Amino acid sequence: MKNIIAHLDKAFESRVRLGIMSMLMVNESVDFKTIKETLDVSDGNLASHLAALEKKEYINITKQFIERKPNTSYSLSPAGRLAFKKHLEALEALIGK
Amino acid sequence: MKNIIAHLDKAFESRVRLGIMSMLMVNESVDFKTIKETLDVSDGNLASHLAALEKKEYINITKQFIERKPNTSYSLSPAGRLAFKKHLEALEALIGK
DNA sequence: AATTCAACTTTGCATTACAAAGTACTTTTA
DNA sequence: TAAAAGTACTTTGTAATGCAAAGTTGAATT
Repeated sequence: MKNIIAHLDKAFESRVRLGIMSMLMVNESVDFKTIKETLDVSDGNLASHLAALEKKEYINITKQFIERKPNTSYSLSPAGRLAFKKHLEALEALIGK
Repeated sequence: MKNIIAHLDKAFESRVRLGIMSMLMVNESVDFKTIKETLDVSDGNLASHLAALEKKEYINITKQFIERKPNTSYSLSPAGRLAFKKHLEALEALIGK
């Protein structure tokens, strides 16, 4: 039993980022407002977590207008999906044994 | 899909505390040195994480001498075991759906 | 022209994580 | 018996993080 937490990704330590990634795992894309309301966080806080995930290139951002209102939606990048899968596997390895 | 991260326990957000709790879930008791080496953290850092878990009354501490050396070992309190179980259930709910 | 809305960015503060150094107690070694 | 070593801390200091609140931007509505 050595180095059992080394494979946990620091990017997914926070509850908010865990929530974002989970939403994006099961939805092709989710918009800012939906994430904000689902996780019940302030918009500034959410923006900073999204920025952190974007910086790591774990998510893609699409800005457009829907019904003449700005709408920003997010989706997982392949790297993000992989990283999150690895993180979940590390979590399982940690607690399932 | 509402408030999906509300049931995650803040006490278990950090990798180190997640590691500590996991070790204690599968071992009746684990001593300081073993935790330190398994998680590869500095002793000061580990001590502070353990203190945080102790403050929440999630773990019990037993100090004794083994082979004439000081030995501090840790075990889960019932509350700690319950809280961690709830946390894991919340995690599963988050990612398994 | 003023207001509203979405999605930020900035600011500022409080908390946290961490390493490194220092401490206390005991045992071992010289 | 004095010095060194080992365990488990505690203290100190710093850098990173989390967060709310307020400010910003650009387009749409009134």
